[in-house]
Amino acid sequence: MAPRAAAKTAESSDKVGVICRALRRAIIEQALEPGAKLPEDSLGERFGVSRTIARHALGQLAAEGLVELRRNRIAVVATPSWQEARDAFDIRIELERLVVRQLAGKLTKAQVAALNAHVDAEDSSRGGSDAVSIRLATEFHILLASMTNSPILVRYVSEVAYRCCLTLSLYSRPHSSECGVTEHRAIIAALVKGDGPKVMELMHSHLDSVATRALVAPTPQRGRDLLDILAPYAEEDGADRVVKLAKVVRGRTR
Amino acid sequence: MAPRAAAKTAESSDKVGVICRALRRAIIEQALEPGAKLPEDSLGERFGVSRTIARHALGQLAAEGLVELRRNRIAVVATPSWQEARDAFDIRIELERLVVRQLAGKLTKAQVAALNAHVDAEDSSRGGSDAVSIRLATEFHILLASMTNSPILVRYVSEVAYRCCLTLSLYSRPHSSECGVTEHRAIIAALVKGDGPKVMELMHSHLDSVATRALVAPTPQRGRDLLDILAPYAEEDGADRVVKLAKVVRGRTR
DNA sequence: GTGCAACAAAGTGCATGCAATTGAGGCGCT
DNA sequence: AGCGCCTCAATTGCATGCACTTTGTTGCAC
Repeated sequence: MAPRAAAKTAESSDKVGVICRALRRAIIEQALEPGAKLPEDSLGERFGVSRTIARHALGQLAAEGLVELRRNRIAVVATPSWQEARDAFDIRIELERLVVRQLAGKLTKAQVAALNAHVDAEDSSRGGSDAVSIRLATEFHILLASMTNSPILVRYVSEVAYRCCLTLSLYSRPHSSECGVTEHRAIIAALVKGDGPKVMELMHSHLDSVATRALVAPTPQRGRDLLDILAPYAEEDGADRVVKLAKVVRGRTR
Repeated sequence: MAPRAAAKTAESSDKVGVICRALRRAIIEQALEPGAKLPEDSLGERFGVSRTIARHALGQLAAEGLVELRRNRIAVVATPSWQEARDAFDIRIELERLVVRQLAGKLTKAQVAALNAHVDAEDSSRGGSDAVSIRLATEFHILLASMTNSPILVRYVSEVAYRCCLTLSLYSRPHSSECGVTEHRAIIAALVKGDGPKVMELMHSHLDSVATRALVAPTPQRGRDLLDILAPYAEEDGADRVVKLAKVVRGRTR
């Protein structure tokens, strides 16, 4: 994979791209938890650029759904609702089914080798931190997508995979061995064999199991997103009452 | 459709959002053809903002794949390759199948009414310009997606639909009645009936027919993208020769 | 007439500055 | 102590300015 299609669509001038990539990694490795503040100045200072650039990067990340931009407020790492998490996984399943459908029986030797190497890396990182293994598992799926040679598909799969990663860090507590490495191997095997329907089914059940294993129940109460929990009560008679409520909650959670 | 989820993820501060929406519309209505230049100054002047904002808007649009950003060069409306167009349609088919799967049998009276109203509007615009009917057809699909209440799905369907619109303006010459209104009506009927598999099949064939009807053959020669046509010849002994060629072509086409 | 090189115009890349808005701490009042 | 208010620091929103890159053009040599 030559670094040819480097910065084609977005991530224009590199500086922005560097910041985007760095933040993405930090987010999916949970170095930045959902809700973490991302002030433009700090970012700029940290990466040696001006606020303008940091701002631009935040804009891109917001377009990808990884950060949330609120007018006149500090940007934060996105905090998707449980429903959004489930939606993201549903979309991801469809997209990745498409990926493996296109790929079944069409992988070159080199591609298979690359995939195996990646899974090996996943295997050998089992002792390491959860963060790294989650990232590697996600990157396996992105690597797969990149083999379709469809930039659009790669972009969508990447985005939605990152989003799922993010939600995993929110809604799954004891996330040991999220993404079964054995399932990855099975997928590779089926791809090589060229059994399209089989590999689509494999991918489907793989992702679905990750989703259902991780996204345990709608979490009726359980700390954190009190604001989101209260959101449904907002609809009835105007927002002001909820704003007040929100203030109270805010004060209590801190 | 209450304007509730106005500017949540991106399109932050409105001014940027306004420009984005305006440009999107201009692009899908083919007021701006693929390859059209989008200088930051002109945009800023036209919309009464500074280059900074125009630039930001271009960044967002680039992230959506509607415009192409090249370092130190004027941004242009994207010119997707034929393959990219086909890829976009493939993705779109999967996403919209998901949409109707989620929607089958779950539409409220009001939603059905809204859909019918929209299709009526499509019908009554048959005499008008192609641009408007193409836009309306696209918006039907987006309207459908928005009824899933899944912001992520809405975003992806919108994006990919816009992209498809863009490619339609590139690769389909005599585009009369692209998106069969009768097919839209059939989809609504099947949705109301709650026949999931049926409506998925309908949507699939609907989009597929649009794609195959529009994306006629890989267009071996046929004007326009001379540079892209020449691209394959570049690989052999370095880029410089092609750069020269490009210059020649450039000079001749103008 | 053709090719080439230097120049001028236009446009982007980025930083900085100023106005506007928000959140928080401090203050007095009850 | 608890509650509300007010002021101020922190932070974003946006425009402008300067440096650098690209592009089109003019002039010169062959």
